[in-house]
Amino acid sequence: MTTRAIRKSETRDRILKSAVRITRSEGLRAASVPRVMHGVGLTVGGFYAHFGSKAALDVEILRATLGAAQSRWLGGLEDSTGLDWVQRAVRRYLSVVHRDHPEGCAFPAVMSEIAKAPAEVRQTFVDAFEQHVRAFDAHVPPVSGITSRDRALATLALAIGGLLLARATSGHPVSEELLAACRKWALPELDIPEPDKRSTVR
Amino acid sequence: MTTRAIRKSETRDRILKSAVRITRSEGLRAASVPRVMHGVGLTVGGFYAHFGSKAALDVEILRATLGAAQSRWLGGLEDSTGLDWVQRAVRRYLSVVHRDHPEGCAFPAVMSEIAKAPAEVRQTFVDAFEQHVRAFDAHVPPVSGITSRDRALATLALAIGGLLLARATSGHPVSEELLAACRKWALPELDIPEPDKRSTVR
DNA sequence: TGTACATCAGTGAACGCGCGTTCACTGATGTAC
DNA sequence: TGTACATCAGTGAACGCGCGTTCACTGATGTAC
Repeated sequence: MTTRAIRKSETRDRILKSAVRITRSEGLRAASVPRVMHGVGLTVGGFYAHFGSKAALDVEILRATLGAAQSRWLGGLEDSTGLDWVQRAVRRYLSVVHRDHPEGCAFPAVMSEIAKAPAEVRQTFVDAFEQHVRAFDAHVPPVSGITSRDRALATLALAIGGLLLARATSGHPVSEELLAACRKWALPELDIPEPDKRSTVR
Repeated sequence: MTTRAIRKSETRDRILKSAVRITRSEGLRAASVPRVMHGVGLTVGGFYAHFGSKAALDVEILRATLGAAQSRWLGGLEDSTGLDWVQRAVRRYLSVVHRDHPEGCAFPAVMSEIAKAPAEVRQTFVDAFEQHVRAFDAHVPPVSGITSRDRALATLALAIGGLLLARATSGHPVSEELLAACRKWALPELDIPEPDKRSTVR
């Protein structure tokens, strides 16, 4: 690879990172070509030396930011397993800090935009979501009548829905209530007093 | 009220209804002034005889579509109470039919748009959400360690998050899985085999 | 090593589009006499 | 009841803005001799 080609691919990388940054907090629509390019100190025209179209960029953005491997949500949880892993992930996700820092996870931001996006964008989203489902499926314990996969799906829906609602109501007391309620509902076994303990305390 | 004033308020009503229709399936942003006015066979300019600005329309849209009283989700459930009420509401909301007919509930559609909206729009959203929380709070049974209000909050987050994810993944098998998993997780008591029954069957 | 040329990453103005908003206007309706 | 005038709901062209995309161009870098 020539020096020029290396530099070009580095620029491409910076453009993609700029796009990812904007998408995480404001969604795909907000990551417009002029804004993305301005974010790396370049002008609009240069964009098309690196990406075929805005739609092609959208696909790469999702691939880069929604993959379970890249997820900050699941990062640093390798030393945990089972319910402990889930608890740490949920606590981190449904926190006031995460609510106030939308640059964290891209799922909530792109949620509404995917349904009407081109097939390729939608497929990329589904793949990334499936990765997360499998990561949760590996740790979440099944409960009576509900498989671990079903619970993984519900936990993700609860986390994303709860965070979106908490952000929409941010500044009102119900926002914090929402976060706490969703954390509890995601992990009912942590709040159910263990029958043995109870009886020994008595 | 003069005949002219009556006719004017009727037109205003038609404009608002057109705006609500678009918002329910595509969000506030999609309900642009030209599209809304075209929806009632009028031209852009006339809009400002009825509403002060697009932001003022947004407030009225939310008031008109998100109030619990107007909710189709909760309509026709008056003859139910308690868990039965919740079950019917959740089944209706987290259904394939509702997934494929986004013109039903406006919450998922406007979810991402509220966080950065003007204060008045956000306040209207919070008020409408609180109405829904109270409606659920009145019916949802508390479970060990979780109040009925907390459960109401979590159920709404689960329903909205689940529907958004189901729509985003629509056309892939995981979409139906999501709906089923969220229905189950919202109503765990319906899937837990009753211990008495079990033992009698044995 | 020095020069002449080719490449091509990035520039910036332009295109048509839809947005929110303004404004001079039109013409049907309501009022005054 | 008939006429003259005032009102005002709605028209449609225009404004500046940001969007995605195109394209003739520039000028630094890489290559050939």
